Amino acid sequence: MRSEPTVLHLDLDAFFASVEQRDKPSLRGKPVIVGGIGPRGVVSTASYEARTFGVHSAMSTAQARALCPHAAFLNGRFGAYRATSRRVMRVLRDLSPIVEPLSLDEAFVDLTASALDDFSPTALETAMRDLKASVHEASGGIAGSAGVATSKLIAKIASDLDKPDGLRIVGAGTERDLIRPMQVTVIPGVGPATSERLRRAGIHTVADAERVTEAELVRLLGNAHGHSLHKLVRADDDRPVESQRETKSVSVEDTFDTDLVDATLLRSIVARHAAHVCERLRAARLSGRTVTVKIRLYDFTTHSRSATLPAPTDDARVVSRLARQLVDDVDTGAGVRLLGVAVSGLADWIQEDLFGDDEEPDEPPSGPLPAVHQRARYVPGGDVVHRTYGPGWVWGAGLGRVTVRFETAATPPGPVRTFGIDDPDLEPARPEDDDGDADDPATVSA
DNA sequence: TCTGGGGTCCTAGGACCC
DNA sequence: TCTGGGGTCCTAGGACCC
Repeated sequence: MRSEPTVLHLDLDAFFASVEQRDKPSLRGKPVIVGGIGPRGVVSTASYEARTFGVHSAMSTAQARALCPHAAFLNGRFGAYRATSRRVMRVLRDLSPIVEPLSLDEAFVDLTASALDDFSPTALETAMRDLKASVHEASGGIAGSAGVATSKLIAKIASDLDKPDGLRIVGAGTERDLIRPMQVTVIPGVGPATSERLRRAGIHTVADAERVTEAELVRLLGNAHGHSLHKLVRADDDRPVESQRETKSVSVEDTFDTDLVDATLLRSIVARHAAHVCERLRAARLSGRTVTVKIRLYDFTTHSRSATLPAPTDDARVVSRLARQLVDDVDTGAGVRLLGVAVSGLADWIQEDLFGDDEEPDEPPSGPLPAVHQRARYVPGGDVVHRTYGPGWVWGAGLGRVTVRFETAATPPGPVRTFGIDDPDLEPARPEDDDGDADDPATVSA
């Protein structure tokens, strides 16, 4: 750990839900739940208004509906989240070149590489208030919580303490007193399985864990985890902020509304996933050697099968063919709940094709997927534009109709109108400066 | 009220090699 | 005759994070 608080952790508050409230004025101050809308969906983010009702991330959407039936349930608009995230990360990079994003809504910043040279509490407080104001402005009004401390561990814990719109600076030397009374689960990496093992050993708090020898922690949790926990509960953390982290794998997976048994359909979905993964590999100028399929069966048992090619590829035909063989290795007769395709063992170069590319169209491209497995034209929360009414968002869709609310971040709450699903005056819209790939590969729930 | 999607890292066993 | 030891790669599964 450092001798001064020079590590910043910034976490945008209820990020996905906040972006929705920014762009949908009628939802400001109301419970908003972003996540899977289908029968097997889970909550990605709940707005603070929804959290009041006990709704939280990772809860099934069905349970969230039971707790908060009047909330707005929206599919994610990842294009909008990515665009907003990029603007926030730019603000952080203006502060310091060493920024390590952890996800769209979180990043570490190494302040020793910034223009700041006074790390006293008052100086930091001023600098962080300025930063939060810049983030708020760049993001179109989204609040973030900041933690500043002598290590990543403590900065991350600190950013959580005053949420939302929080700011916490933890002075050098006070770290251990801060975390000692907390539950061990505050330590990142201590999840349900680990905390259960610790609990059975009588370890509940950080202070409890501090009293256990390193050898005992290793015995309980294994080598890597034991050693690291022994250090972390002492606030002993030297991990550097790393701005250049390489992608290790690219994957696409999909949970179906109902279990799939049709082998032909499974093969088509494997092909589609393979194509999607390869598209993303090419966009990132990557290729990979190892193809992995993930299969979750009807009973939630999950299997993976992988195989490694002699050379990296980004060719959908190659990935697709191999992925199909791997799927054939698993007995899927009783029903498949989830199917995924991943490529790992990535290289930032592509093997020259020694034999030219113009042979073997391979297997015939699989036909169009049944309607239930195609991407819906209109999903709740999605952006649309109408020829005469202008931009709006999908309030609800079904039974051949779409209901749209016409409002944007820059308008007051707007009116609601309903259209036929094939109305030629209405079409889906792409938000702002998104250059990423399509939003959630959601399936229609018939 | 049954449990998402995109990732990362770790473990353990076997193959293979020197 | 009684079987080394270590390193690396690959595979399957699991824990965890947001």
